[in-house]
Amino acid sequence: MPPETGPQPPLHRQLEAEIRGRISSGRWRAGTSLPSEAALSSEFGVSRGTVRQALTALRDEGLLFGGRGRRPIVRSGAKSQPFSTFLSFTEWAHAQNLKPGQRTLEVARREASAEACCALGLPDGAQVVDILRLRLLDGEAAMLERSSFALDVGRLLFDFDAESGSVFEFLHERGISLDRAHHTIDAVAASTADAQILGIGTGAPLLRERRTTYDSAGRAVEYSDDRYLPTLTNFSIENRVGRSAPLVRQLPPRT
Amino acid sequence: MPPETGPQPPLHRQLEAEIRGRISSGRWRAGTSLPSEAALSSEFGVSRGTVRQALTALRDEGLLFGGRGRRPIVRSGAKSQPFSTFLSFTEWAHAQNLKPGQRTLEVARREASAEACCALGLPDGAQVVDILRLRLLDGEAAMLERSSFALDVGRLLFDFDAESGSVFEFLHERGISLDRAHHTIDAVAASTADAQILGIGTGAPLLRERRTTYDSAGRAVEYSDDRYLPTLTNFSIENRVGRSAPLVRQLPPRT
DNA sequence: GGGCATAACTTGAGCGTACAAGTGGGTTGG
DNA sequence: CCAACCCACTTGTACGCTCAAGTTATGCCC
Repeated sequence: MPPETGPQPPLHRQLEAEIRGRISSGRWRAGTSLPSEAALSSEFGVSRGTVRQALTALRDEGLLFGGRGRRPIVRSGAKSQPFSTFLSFTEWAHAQNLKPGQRTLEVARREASAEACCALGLPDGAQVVDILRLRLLDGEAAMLERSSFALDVGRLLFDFDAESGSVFEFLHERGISLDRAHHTIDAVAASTADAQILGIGTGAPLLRERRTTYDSAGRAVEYSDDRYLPTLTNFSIENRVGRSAPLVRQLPPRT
Repeated sequence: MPPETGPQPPLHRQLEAEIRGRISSGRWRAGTSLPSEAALSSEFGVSRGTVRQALTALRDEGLLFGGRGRRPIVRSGAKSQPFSTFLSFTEWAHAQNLKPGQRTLEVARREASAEACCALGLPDGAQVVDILRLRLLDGEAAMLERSSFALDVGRLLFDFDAESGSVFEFLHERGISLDRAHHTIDAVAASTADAQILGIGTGAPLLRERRTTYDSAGRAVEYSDDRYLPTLTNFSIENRVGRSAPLVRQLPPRT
């Protein structure tokens, strides 16, 4: 018996993965048209509505384009990007054929920073578990991660094998299911501490991603301040007119 | 007769706008549940499928959350963000209750830069129309925009009233319909030129958004390098597990 | 009054249909 | 030979239905 496959993902998601695979494997080359929705529907034995759900997701990612009356076309120069930002650094690195690495510099229980308090919805002076990790790509420093976990979740992390696997996977195995996350992206100058750890000059530009992660009940569980070397990582998004894109440009809150 | 309303947007988009309005107007407050899909469906006189399309879009934006069996809940602290990144700087500023401004520093026809050539799919040494604009928010410098337009489109821009309205609107009125755009976000240090125009120090961190815009035929029309003051603007995205988010983390191409 | 099973309600997933709108190819007529 | 036309095909939108899975409220029993 296979090791507990778990529940199958819904059909439209399976189809989405299958199509992604055919594109990245070169079976459906860039610039060429896909079979029509009707053809896909009969090939996979699902309804057109389900096919459309899968195609819509791929269209939103920019892998496919084309309009009414035209068959969907594989976007030229589109290297299939089969993952979401929500995936852990570890998984992401593997998908890019890079060897992820990490050095956990600190795991500490302490009073939450003002930012973390606000993001996690905790009262002033509440305790959290802070983790400071340096992330590597092929042995090179790529990102500095400062996470704060709510106390009940963070407590588990003292048992976390810091050198392997992802925190998300670790928590999932312990029954804590993260459900959604909110990311804010901006740029900051490297602080003296940042610079020392990342091996760059103080004041060098870093790409910052601040993340608040929620569990399925809607409670904020993690707040993280990740600082990327912009030469090694950036973010990318596709959007179409009419379709409102989930990335928004915003003013930082006045402080 | 009203001044040419044009074709109505599809029903599910109208519904989406209506719901957004009710949330931002405070009629449906944060933390409270929305009416059930069935109730909405009968109130608006559309099918549940259409209601679900609208709700899904709002859920993807993070305005709503809640799972199977639970009525959708308005996310607390969610200030309705009724616009996409695709909207012009001008429209975005208005939506934020800020007075947009701009100084057009240069409109020139010249040989395309290597980056623009690559992004627009032009042969080496092809000509483009470059526009350099400083964008202001309430009179303060906020962003520096370096756009390159394909020649046939760019030609029109010499007639563009540089001090008012948006380029997108201008082009739309002339029958050029931009359809989708691809954005790459990273951080850079301000060059000497950047610093001088924006009034900051050389080497200060800037949030960079590089954008390639395509028309409905799939041809790249514009390439732009926008550099934001991170203190005045940042980007934000919401995603949920399972649902693959359209924002991806990626390695910059090796140069 | 408290605890528990159950029923009613709600969302997620999927199928089927119908028609409108746009594309593209083939045919026909000048 | 070319142009205009028409028709088949494809996607976009919208409707309806069914069932499964999860939540919530009800009401019953002890």
